[in-house]
Amino acid sequence: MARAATTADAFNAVAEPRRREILDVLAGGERTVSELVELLDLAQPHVSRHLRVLREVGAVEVRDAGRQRVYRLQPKALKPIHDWVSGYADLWAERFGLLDGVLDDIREQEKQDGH
Amino acid sequence: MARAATTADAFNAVAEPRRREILDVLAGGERTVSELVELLDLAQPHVSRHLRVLREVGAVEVRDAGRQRVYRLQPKALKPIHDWVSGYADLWAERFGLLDGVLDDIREQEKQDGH
DNA sequence: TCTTTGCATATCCATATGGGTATACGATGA
DNA sequence: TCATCGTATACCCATATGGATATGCAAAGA
Repeated sequence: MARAATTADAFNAVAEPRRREILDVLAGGERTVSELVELLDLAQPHVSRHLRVLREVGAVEVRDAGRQRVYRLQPKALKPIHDWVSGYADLWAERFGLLDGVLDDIREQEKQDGH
Repeated sequence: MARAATTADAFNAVAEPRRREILDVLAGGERTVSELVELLDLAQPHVSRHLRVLREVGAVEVRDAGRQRVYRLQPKALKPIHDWVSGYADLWAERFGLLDGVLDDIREQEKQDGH
């Protein structure tokens, strides 16, 4: 149980940096597996497996093109993530207003200054 | 390597459903560990460990109160997630307009109808 | 000071998973 | 039909991690 029950959800799929990279590439347009392999500097089996995870959560879709398989993005699969995190965005952005942001920056600066 | 290198980032912290629950509770206000244990129906050591992960990515902060420890949310830690996913939100929401959403709904309906 | 309370940590176990490598399989072309 | 190409899958290994349980430790109270 390296991850609790719902291991096949969008949150988990996206927790893997490589898979975010794949999605980022696909955001620029459809790609074949071999193109992804080349772009990501990853072994082909690994790309295929990451693509499988992304398929299982609906974040990508496939289309056959001869012996190639063309993957494309299905961004709607990421909507649950967006919906969830947006509630928190309200907390840091709108609820406290600008002053709070300034204070946060100051605290951050102090932390970086070694205190 | 159950997860690639950057295992201690916000994306990973949030991939765990239990940890999202904890954050959701804390969004309602500060809580002690024992309060979280009670609310989440989780063993105390598990809550403590999840809190630790959340602390490591800066999503929560602690304050001592006698022998209790009060945790509070630090939503800014989730900003990287929000920033990343917002780019995709544009893809499904703004770029194609309303028509696309309608078409998607139709496709979805067809899929549910068994084709 | 001794006990209790509240929490963090250590340890054990089981499992999910990422990388590496080999291989199977379908489509295309000779 | 046979060889090759493009992908997917099967293994193997190492490791991260979640749950369970036991324990350590500091703070508060008797």
